[in-house]
Parts: sequence; structure tokens; C-alpha cells
Amino acid sequence: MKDDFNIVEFTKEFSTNCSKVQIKNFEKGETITTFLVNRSQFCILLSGTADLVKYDYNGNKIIAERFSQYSIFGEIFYNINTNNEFIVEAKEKCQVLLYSYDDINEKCKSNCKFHQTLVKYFPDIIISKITDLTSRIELLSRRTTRDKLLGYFDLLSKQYGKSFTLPFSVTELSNYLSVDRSSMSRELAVLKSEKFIEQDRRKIKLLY
Amino acid sequence: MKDDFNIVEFTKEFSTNCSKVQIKNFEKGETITTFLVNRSQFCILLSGTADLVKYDYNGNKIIAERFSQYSIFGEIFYNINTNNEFIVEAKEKCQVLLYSYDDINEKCKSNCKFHQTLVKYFPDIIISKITDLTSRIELLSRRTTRDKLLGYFDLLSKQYGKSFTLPFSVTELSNYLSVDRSSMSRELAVLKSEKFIEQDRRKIKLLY
DNA sequence: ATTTTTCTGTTGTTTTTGCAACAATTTTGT
DNA sequence: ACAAAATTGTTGCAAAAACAACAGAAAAAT
Repeated sequence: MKDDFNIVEFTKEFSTNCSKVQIKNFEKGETITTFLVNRSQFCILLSGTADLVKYDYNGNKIIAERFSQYSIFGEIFYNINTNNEFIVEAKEKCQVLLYSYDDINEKCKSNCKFHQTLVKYFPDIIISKITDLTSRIELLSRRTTRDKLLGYFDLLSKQYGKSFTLPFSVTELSNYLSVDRSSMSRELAVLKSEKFIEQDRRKIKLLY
Repeated sequence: MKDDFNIVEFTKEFSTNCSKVQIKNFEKGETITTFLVNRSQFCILLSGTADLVKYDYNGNKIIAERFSQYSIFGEIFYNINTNNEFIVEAKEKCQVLLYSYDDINEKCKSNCKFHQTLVKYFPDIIISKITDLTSRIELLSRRTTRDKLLGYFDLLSKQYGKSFTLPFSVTELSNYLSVDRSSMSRELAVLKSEKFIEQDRRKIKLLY
């Protein structure tokens, strides 16, 4: 997201009384929304963390995306079909802005502040989402568990340096990387034995 | 992309004389652009087909994205780092609009038609790109080659029905699904022997 | 038209991953 | 504070995928 993106200005416009916009709170574990039918709704996560999850035929949980502050999500971004139910789960207390639209381009009649602000920041927000998605594709396209792990650690180290705490539990990380938990745990053990990393649960230290 | 998106109107505005916009032609096999440094350029494929490719540490080719008419691409959508060079390759004769910007939001001084049109259609174009990317994530998150193949065939069958020709060669498809070619070929043989599909090179028929 | 190159399908072998089960530890809930 | 539930690390075994090599077919180049 560009530096000149003004989060404060953006969020203070949410105190709109536009009828198509509502702000809701969710507790940890609650379902924020599902992508199953097209409800013409798109959402902005104002605070908290949430995962977009689905389950495959074998019952494996897949974390398709992880949302943090100012992430956007909604059915509009997914090709929905009956075989694929996606669920957005709150991982912690979340505040969510829900925007129901008839036409994403259409301003509401009152031309309220929210819509003006949305239009203004839409490009930045959405480009940020795309870079997230393309990074995720790059990660998932790696063939081995080892490469996925190291690729993910690389992303985190750009932000936090050589030592960091995973934003996922080990189990969740395996769902995010789409690999078996015990296999991933085994690969982590190999990386440790080869002195590539130090790891204790969520604490990671890169030794290269 | 929404029905009311008017491709004709959009493209006829390209005959702009805006200095920041140029249209170039590429022959099959040529490199359209690379993502290595941030050149503040974004591109629209006006005709043809192109792939965004990279090579992993083991020399495996990965097709990260496939672009067709009106796909957009550029460094702005990627977290570029020195380990990851992406190349956009023309798969056939391509016409490409290249737009160099200082600020994606800033209209050029002359407020030319191109920028007006871009601003107008930006939301639709970009939402379309996001649904492509999320579909791709769903595909790559599948754990087995079989599930990836069937998932990809599903996407194609929505568009073309039970019989279709792959937009990829078999080799390219394996790069797109990030699996070994011979393993994929073996899995295709299994699917054939189980009467799930008929296949001869690019020709696929789903029997379910 | 002929040669060269690329693509395709196949198969044996090795490596990696998934699956299942278990004990130990940590977290959560009451 | 205690009990229950979830997470973690580990391992043996089975299944799947990667790797490698090869021959025949198709496509591209000359």
C-alpha cells in the first residue's frame, strides 16, 4: 500500500449513516461470512485477524487467505460454485465493515462520505490485495514442503528480520501451505538438524 | 467481468497520444517484460496469449499466470525481490499496451481519453483479475495431482462443456499446476484407465 | 521434403509426502 | 485449580510425486 494512503482519514469516514454500510463485531471463532451464494457484499476488516478457509474432499482444512487490518474480502472476488464453500472465520475479536452494493461502481443516492472515500482509496487497497494474492501463488507453486517453508520464512523475514513469531500455529501453517501437518513438522525437524533454522513452536530464527 | 463492460469503447480509446502510453507488438517467444526492478509500468494485453513464468532453484519452469485478451499485469502487482525473476513471454503474436505511471492515481496533465477510460473501467478489470487469482490459489492449494487436474478441468468445463481443447500443451499444463510432467502424465493415464476422462494430447473429454 | 527439435507417453527407481497412531505439552474452559 | 480439549513433535508405513532415461510422434525449421 502506498505511503500516502491515509488510514486515519479512511477509517474516520466509516461513521457514515449510509444504509448500505454496516459495522459488526465478531468474537474469536465466529463465522463472519460465507462465500456460497452471491450476496453482492464486500467487506473490510477494520481490526483483528480472520482466515478464509475451506475443506477439501478428504476433510483437510485449507486456509486460502489470511486477512488482517484493512484486508478486503467478499464473494465478488471468488468464482463461487456449489462444490466450494468458503468460510471467513474470526481468529480473534474482529470489527468488520460490510458493504452491500447493487453495483460496485454506483454511488449511493446520498453520495455519502463512505462512497467518496472508497472510490478514492479503492485502487491502493485493491492493488495491495493483488500483491498479497500473487505472493501467495508464488508460495503455493513451490513443489516441496521445504521450499514452501523457506519461502514463507523469507516473506516474514523481510518484515521482521531473522527472528520472528509465526502469525500461525504450526497446525494452521500447514493448512496455509497446503501440506500435511506431520510431514511439515518432520521437515521443520530436518531444517533444525541441518542448522538452517531454530524453532520452538511459533518462534523461528533463521540461521542463514 | 460485468456484462456492461464495453470492450469496444475501452479499446477505441487507446488511440490516444498520451506520452505515457505506448502500444507494442511482440512475436511468439519474445519477452514482453520482466519483473525484476520496479519500473512503475503496467500493461494490458490487447490481443494474444502470454505467460508469466519463473524458474525455481531446481530449474523447474513455473507458469505463475496465464494472460489472455484484456488481462492486466505489471510489477506493481508483485513483491519483487532479487531471488524471484518473473518473465512475461508471448505464447503467440501479442499486442500490448504499456502504461508508465508516476502515480497510478494521477491523471496525466492533458487528462487524456486513455486515463478517463482507465479510471472508468479499472474496478471491473481488476476485480476480474482478482477472481482469476483466487481461482488459481484454490487450484494450487489442492494436494494431489489428480485433484489439481480435475479442478482445472472443472474450470474449463464451466466455460466449454464436457469436451474441450486445453489452452496449454501437456508440458505447459504441468508447469501451470506445478507438478512433474511425467507424474502428471501418469495420473492422466490413470484417469483414462478409470474411464473418468478421454484424452489425446490437448483434447479432453470428461466422462462424468 | 527432410532434418532437427520439441513434445508426449511410459516405466523403473528414489525421494517426498500423506496417513495413522501415540505420548507429551500447552491451552482452554469450568 | 482442575479437567478437558487442542496442539505439538515423533515415527512406521503406505501412497504419491519427483527424477531420470528412452522411444515414438508431432511440430518446427531449413
